[in-house]
Amino acid sequence: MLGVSLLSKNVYTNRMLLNLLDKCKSMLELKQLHAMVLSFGLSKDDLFISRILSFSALSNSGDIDYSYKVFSQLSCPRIFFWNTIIRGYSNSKNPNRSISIFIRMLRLGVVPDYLTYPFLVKASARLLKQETGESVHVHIVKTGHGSDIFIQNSLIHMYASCGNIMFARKVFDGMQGRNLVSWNSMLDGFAKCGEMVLAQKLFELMPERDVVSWSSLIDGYVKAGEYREAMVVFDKMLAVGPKANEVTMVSVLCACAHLGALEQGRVMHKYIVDNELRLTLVLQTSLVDMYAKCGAIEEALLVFRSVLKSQTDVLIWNAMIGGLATHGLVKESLKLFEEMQIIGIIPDEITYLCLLTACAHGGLVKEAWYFFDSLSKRGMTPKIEHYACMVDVLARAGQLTTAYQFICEMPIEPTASMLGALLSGCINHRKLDLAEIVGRKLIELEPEHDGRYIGLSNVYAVVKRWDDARSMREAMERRGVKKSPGFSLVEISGFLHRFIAHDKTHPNSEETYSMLNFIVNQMKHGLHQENQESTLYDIIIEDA
DNA sequence: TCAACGTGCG
Repeated sequence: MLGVSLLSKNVYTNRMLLNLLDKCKSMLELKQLHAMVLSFGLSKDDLFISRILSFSALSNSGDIDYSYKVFSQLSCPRIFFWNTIIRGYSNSKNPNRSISIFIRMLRLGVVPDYLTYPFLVKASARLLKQETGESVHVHIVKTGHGSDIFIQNSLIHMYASCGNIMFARKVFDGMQGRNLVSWNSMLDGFAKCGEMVLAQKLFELMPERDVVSWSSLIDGYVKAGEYREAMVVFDKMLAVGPKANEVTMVSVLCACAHLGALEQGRVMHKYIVDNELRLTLVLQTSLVDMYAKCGAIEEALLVFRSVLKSQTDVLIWNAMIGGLATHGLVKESLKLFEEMQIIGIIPDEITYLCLLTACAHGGLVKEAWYFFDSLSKRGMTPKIEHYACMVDVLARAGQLTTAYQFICEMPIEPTASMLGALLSGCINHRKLDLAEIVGRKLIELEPEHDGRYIGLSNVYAVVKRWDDARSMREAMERRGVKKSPGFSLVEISGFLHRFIAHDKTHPNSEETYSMLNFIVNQMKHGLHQENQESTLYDIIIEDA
């Protein structure tokens, strides 16, 4: 690049400059080339301006605000330049800038073309603002671009992202010709809105399916909490569909994580390696999360440590810190937090939630207060989850009055699960006067929830107020609250087994129950006298 | 002088 700087301005230097601009890799390089363009008096030459604008607006290592500065100096930018800037902002952190530039464009009397609209629709989709999307839609129809397939496809996506599946469907149904992307956008729309029956139906109706179709369906099941169904679809994809890509694997690993299916998770890891899928940071984070949630902390650490320090971000640190925390590896978790700060990763709200979880598991009340306070000191607002975690810390540590006071002074309404944490703290620490107050509040808050009656009934059982305990159960039945059976999942040799209380349908049911009886007997003999009644009560009536 | 620029899955 420096070799040309002394040459006089001629055809050869122009061509070389263009070549260099095409090969540009970083903003630093671009700025140097831009300086040369200016010094050669080429600042009005579209060929050069378009390359400078495009790189800074669209490249991964670009800088959209720099692009905008260059753009603002143009006296009468051609439509291509407007589109480049709008496109750049639609992919940026501020998609609303696309909209404001669009409005300015209209005020100046510049007419958008068929290429302007997909970026504007995308910006509205990313903003999750249906009103904005709708007014863009009005412009599209007014300017006669309503039947452009690219624009229609992005409209489907926009309406679905904003949660309006009806409008998305209206666009889809009104299309004269549909391509694969149209079907995929509609499919993903149903999946995004949790309409899995419709998604499945559409999937079966599709004239063709690619990796995006399969991934959308799988991710829909994952988002709907139907992890087993997600795995079934994935298996089918391996059998009859296209090869999975890294996007597919992120969803599938998420399903394994929720199922606690370690063996299947390992198979997925092997699939990624065998098929040479790109190990993106997102995918590595999913692997860490899967291993951690399945209890394979060593394997989680192995993946985590394989990530280069230069290519890391806060998400993967959160996954690892949180994984250690939930496994009770509290010291390791906090140590990792120190390490993270040393290499300059800025913690976010989730990091603090993980740290508070660690404190809850380790009984670290002082540290929890410290983390809770630093959250606000770093300019973040504690969310309901942070308050809930703090209540959990205090309740587990037996600081029940403080916990109750904390709840009363919070700027947000307490959730039932928060009071639930306080209630079990009260029961465990025999703070039974408070337990009764909290237990009653919980029933008021969630009269349809079976666990809330059981919770208060457990309180009465501890103080041997058997009549009150029974009356709670009767109140539950009187109000027609159904007890929803809790279940456990256990993975053995790659197979998942589901157990429901009193379930005798499992082939190994007999062995399971004899082992359970053995354990219960052992516990009966091993328990301290003072805790005996309530713990037994909890074993028999599942814990709320 | 002209064209360059567009849609869907984490």
